[in-house]
Amino acid sequence: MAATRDLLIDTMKLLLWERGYDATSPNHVLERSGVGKGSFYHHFKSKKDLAIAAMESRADELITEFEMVLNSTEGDWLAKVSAYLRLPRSALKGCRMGRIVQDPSLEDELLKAPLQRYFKVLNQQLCALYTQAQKQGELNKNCQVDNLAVATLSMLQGSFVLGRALTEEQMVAEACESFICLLQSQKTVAS
Amino acid sequence: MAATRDLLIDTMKLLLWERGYDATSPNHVLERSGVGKGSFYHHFKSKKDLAIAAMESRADELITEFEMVLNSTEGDWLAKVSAYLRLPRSALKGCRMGRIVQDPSLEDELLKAPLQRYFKVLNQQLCALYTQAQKQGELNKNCQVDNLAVATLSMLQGSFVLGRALTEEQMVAEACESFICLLQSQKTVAS
DNA sequence: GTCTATAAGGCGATAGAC
DNA sequence: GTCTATCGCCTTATAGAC
Repeated sequence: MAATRDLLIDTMKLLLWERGYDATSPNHVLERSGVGKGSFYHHFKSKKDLAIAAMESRADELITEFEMVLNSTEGDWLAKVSAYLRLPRSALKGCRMGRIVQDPSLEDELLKAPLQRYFKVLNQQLCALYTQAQKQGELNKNCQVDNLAVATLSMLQGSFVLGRALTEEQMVAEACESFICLLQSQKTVAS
Repeated sequence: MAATRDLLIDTMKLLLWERGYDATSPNHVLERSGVGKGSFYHHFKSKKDLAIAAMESRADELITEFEMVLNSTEGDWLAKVSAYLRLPRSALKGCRMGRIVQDPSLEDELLKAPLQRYFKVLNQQLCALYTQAQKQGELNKNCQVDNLAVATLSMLQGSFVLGRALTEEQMVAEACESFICLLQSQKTVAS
């Protein structure tokens, strides 16, 4: 049915990952997808309109991935978080969502909404995980769980920044392993 | 002497911080500085040329700031790192260097060089600090100091990403406090 | 739904006068 | 050193035929 529309969305998702929002033009999307200009503006009223659809789709995809990993990993809170942090990632390609956050156009509330939703959901789920672990006596009582959640997500996002700046594909993995090691020191045994 | 040249560099530093590289046009620099187009291309042969000069200046400035804080802070390694992480920062404005790393043009080696130098220097100094602390028995022997250094810088950079995505000015401070708390658990007492 | 032609405006840069 | 005028190219669309 909506084959062309979906093709445009998928192509935009790819280009947002590769080049961000501001540097991606409708023409880029047309070249990459093979769709014509007339079709583009038939299905979407603007570049921004398509980008929002693409970002919503990407947010859904990444949130699902996140939840799948947390739910399917056997073990305690640390095993779950470690499994998420250890998912294969390319430092040079960057985070499929976080990559575009600095584009000037992202100050637009409509464009920022999917990004905001993505990080909000991940943060809430991490908070929930840490909170429950703390209740069960498996996580140090002195930890502020909400701050620990933002620190976790920040470390992951920032490792993409360093990886790109230093052109080091292994940066994400290295930073994550170190952080997992730090988390380990917060593990406690239920009494 | 080089008043106009310096004015252009300072203006570019400001605009790189506000809008990044790709989204900043020579015209923006001219409007903001009051300098004319003729002067611009007299002092610099291209936008890229000016941007490199601006980024080198910014790198020097931030490296100096970093070293000053580490050297002037009394106490052990944790006190020094904490003092750096607690410097006043605006999550919404972003890191004055890290902010531009995702711009597509930054794949250009010449443009990336100052950014690369900046993170390389900070990383090395942090490594040196952690290494010495470990030798003196003040930091957990199990810590991989080089990974801990990149994790530290990653967490700081990523907190800007989350702060901008969630429009939360306090994000940097929250993530940093949590990370400092994690670092504290790695503190050991010299025997 | 998709095509091609066209538009107004910004981009990075250059030319040549003063 | 600084000014204004101009350039060719790219951008984000819109118009109107098929």
